[in-house]
Amino acid sequence: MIENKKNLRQTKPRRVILQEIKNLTSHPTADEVYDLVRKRIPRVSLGTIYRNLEILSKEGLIQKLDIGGTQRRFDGYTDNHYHFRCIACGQVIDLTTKPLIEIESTIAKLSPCEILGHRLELIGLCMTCKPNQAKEASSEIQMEQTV
Amino acid sequence: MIENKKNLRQTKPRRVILQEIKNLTSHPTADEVYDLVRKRIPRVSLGTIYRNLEILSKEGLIQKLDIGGTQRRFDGYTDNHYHFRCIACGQVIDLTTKPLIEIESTIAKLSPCEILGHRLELIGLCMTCKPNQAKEASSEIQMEQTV
DNA sequence: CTGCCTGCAAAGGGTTTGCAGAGCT
DNA sequence: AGCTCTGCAAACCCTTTGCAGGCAG
Repeated sequence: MIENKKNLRQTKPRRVILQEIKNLTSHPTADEVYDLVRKRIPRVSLGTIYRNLEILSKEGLIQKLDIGGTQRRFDGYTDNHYHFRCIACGQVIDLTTKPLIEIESTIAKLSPCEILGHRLELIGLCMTCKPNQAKEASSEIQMEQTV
Repeated sequence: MIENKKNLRQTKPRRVILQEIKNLTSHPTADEVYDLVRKRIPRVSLGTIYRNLEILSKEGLIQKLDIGGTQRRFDGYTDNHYHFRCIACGQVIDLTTKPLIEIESTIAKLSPCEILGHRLELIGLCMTCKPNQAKEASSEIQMEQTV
């Protein structure tokens, strides 16, 4: 990073936001974080949540996910990893598979672009939704046109 | 698809929207489509664009992309394929690599979820941006925390 | 004491929706 | 004629930002 102005202060909202995210294995949206933090700091504001999520992700302490869906999500687990998204309930689950580096070299051979990284998202039914929703889901995935 | 009520009418805005998208190799946002369509139908409204993009993608005539970035993008090319996104200029390029089906089976072995599909997005510098922006880009990709 | 950080509230960007009239079929 | 579709504008949702006071270093 070019500008590494580490004038970061250790404030209560910032500390609590980071703690809450690191405690989760899920991938909260900004207002899920807001709800959690508000339990401990009732007067915290949403703006502060957003500002700190931004700062923490720039510092590499959390990850800002660029995942399908309308709301941005964050992840306390900063190692590079893939995600699974359930089309029935919308939850996002970490996958433990280690990144498939060969994907990048495979594709680099065929493309004139310089490849610096990749994102892989698996889509399907989670264990909870699998039993009940097999039929509806297979039609949904067509409608969603997941690429 | 469950409800296949094909009461779709052939209206001028709908036809032009589809034509314009199919003419492009790029991946327009709703208001890029709006600008194109407005050249041919000056009084068309953005609401109509959105409504039709939704309908056309549900019909499988175009694809609604769930790609990183703030704006939704659409794609006239409905075969399953991957995308490359340039972190410098934001453009999205189709990749001709055929889908790596083995990804799903590799991961299915390690996960209890039922995998129905995957999305792969390669990230890096396009041919245009590669020469100029090599340095800034490598810092940006860290900040972006692309997963 | 400095200046980053906060709460509050308003503004912003993108997308969706309600309505009454227009246009397919 | 009947029902879908359209233009218009307002509503919505999520996120960002301006401001004045608060607090960490």
